[in-house]
Amino acid sequence: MPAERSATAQPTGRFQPPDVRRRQILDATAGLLLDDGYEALTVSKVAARAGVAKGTVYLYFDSKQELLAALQAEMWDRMLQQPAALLAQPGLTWTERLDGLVAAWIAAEQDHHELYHRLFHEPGGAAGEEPMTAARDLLVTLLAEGHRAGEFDVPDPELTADFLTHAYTGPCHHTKTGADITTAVQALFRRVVAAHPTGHA
Amino acid sequence: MPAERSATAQPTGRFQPPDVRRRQILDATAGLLLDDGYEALTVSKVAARAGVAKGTVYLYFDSKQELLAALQAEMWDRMLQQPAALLAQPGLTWTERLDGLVAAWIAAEQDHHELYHRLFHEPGGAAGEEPMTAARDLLVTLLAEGHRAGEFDVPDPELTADFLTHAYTGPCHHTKTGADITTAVQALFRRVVAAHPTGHA
Amino acid sequence: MPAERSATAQPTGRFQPPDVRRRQILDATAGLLLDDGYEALTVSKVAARAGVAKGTVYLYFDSKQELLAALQAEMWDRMLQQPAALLAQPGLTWTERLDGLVAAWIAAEQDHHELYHRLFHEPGGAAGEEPMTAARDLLVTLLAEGHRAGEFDVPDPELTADFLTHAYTGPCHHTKTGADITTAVQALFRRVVAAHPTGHA
Amino acid sequence: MPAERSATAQPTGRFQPPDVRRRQILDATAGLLLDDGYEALTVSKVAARAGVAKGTVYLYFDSKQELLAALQAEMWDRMLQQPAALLAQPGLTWTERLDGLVAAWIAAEQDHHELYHRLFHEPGGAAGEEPMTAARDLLVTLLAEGHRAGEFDVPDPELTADFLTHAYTGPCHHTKTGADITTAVQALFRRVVAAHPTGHA
DNA sequence: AATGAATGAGGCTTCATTCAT
DNA sequence: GATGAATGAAGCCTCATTCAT
Repeated sequence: MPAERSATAQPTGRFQPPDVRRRQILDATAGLLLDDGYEALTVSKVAARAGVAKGTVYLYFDSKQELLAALQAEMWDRMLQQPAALLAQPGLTWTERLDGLVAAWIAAEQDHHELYHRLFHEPGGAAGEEPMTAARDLLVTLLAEGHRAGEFDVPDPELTADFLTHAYTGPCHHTKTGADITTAVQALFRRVVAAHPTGHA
Repeated sequence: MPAERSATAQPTGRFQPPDVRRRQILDATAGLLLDDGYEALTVSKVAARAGVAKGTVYLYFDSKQELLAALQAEMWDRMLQQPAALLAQPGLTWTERLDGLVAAWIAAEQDHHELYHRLFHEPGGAAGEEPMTAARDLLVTLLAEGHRAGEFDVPDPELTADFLTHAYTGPCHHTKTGADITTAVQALFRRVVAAHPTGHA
Repeated sequence: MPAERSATAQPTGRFQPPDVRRRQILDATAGLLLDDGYEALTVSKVAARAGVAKGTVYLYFDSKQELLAALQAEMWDRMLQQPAALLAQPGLTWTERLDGLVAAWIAAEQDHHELYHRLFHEPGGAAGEEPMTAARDLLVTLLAEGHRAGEFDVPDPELTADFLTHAYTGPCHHTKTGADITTAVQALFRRVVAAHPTGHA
Repeated sequence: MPAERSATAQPTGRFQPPDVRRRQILDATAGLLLDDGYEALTVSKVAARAGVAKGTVYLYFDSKQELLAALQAEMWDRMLQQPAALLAQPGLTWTERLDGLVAAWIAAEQDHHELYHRLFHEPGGAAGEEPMTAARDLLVTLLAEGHRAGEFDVPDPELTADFLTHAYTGPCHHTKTGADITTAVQALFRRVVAAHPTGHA
């Protein structure tokens, strides 16, 4: 058996700098996850798809779990970077910041679509919860600040953040064309936090 | 190991009526899922916890997958029965119906807490998606009807249902005391569907 | 004898005289062997096909092996009875006796066709050899007597019997229509034992 | 490590060239088949006898069935090679060719004695029949050609081949000492095909 | 006599991980 | 650094057999 490189044939260099190798392995893992799902994932397949020997995988990751944890960490990083910048950026209304966060999350979700979903499996027990908490905390801050500024009406930022954090994933999963979900979801978010559902008069 | 009967000490009788045995096995499975998670679930453990021999499990379920599917089906049944009744019940405002559905879902969720979450794993491929769709469809109907009645303002019932279906699980997971989440989540749901973001006058 | 009513359907009397029950179980076993082969044979299936409970099988046979041994014994009995009679019957040439034996064996074989073949498995180690030896001994006697009478030329009756005992099964297996194999095989047998390979003189 | 290396102590090296490992496993299988029979054969025992871990067996054979199929294929190869050469070899009488074939088959049989018999079991359904057919076809050709050449008198080569193919195994099984069976069986074969046992006149 | 739920040893197979080269 | 043959624990499932009813 020569190797099972099918789709996405990796840049085959006999020796690669560590970064590249690591990337290849992570990409192979992500690809497999997307193609076949979590339960079907084996280290053998990862190695084959990455174009390396099985043992090599263990040169870069201590275990299968660590490999998955690393992939998960990467994903959350991507989901947190841009939104965190938005918070710090001055001169924006809180609503604009919220819209930006929604847009970023949906973009990340759409990029990795199923991958994110598949990683929701328990790749090491509670390990998976940690980065998600970071995302939630970001939103908690956003909501609390917006509330304090009088722009939002969010009596319980924590609960609301939990609510919204899960909410937006729903529409993401049920869409094929990455249409204009973003706008629609942003609208829903605004409804949830709106200061005066009421006009005034 | 003497046997691992821990929680819910099973009625120890050598022979049990089929219903009871089936229940014992399902309960054992649910308990294990809650305690140790999906990946750690083995038929051996299920048998031990149910107080039966391994082979007995296969007398009631054709395979591990069917066992999980049965558990899942039961869960979804519980989540759909009461809400479906609400829809049919006359003399209620749509908001009351929505509140009822939220209450029912949260109750179900709280009852089974993680179990629901754990079962979200792929216990038999896409089979698990089917009943979730049923839940969503129920909500879609509710939203669409409420909208047509002028009581809600939900331009896109499908998307909104997806949004809400996922949203309410967030607060559920992050709460230890089953406090008054229900009220809070109901309020959030109302905000999302509210006919007049505008007040009254 | 009703024998093989395929699915279920044995003469369903709730209580049957022991002989009948025994017959039902043996017939069910034979039928299953014919339909699905030796490896697929389970006591459960036997019971189901015989229309009795699993435990009942063990009332009539001490073990699966004994059940198979009994079936085998029956088969050999059928193959030995008529030929043994031929030997004793006076006023026949040895060639006629040989022809009769061939005809009887082929008939038995054709009746049970695969069954015989399937039972060739090791249903209890060397247990299966015993009755076959009886068949061989019969032929040995026939050949030796015919030789002594000058009608045959069989220097080594034992070896020749072994030879012929296996030989006739070949044509049996490779025939669909129970055509006139008998005549052809009888001719081959005669060639093997013929007193004067030489014609007449 | 208990290990059950008994007969034919395998070359103990942690790493072995693939050919050697494969051989070890096949030999272990053959040995076990001879010692304990088909039903008692387990992959565990094969591994133990071959001096490898259970998993290693699956590195060389995809399943137990494939392992047995491989062993069977090897056996038939050995039984067909030399006889096939005889057919092609010029300058031989057909009787000489027939004698050669008998000798080769008996030799193969004697080498592997029971192994051949044991493999006759259904190790993979009808797959096992295929190579046996090849042996038969070889003989059919031999008989037909000899008949056409006027050296044999074989009205029905197919039936006769079936007859002889099974016949020779009889004497093989019932002999401990590999005495001079060959000569005796060759003589029997000749009787069966003899053109004119007769002179004529 | 008959039942069939229950048992549990044991079979086949997978796969994360190691380690000698 | 890389390799991949080898390992062996552990999982799922089958089925001959038992025994309380």
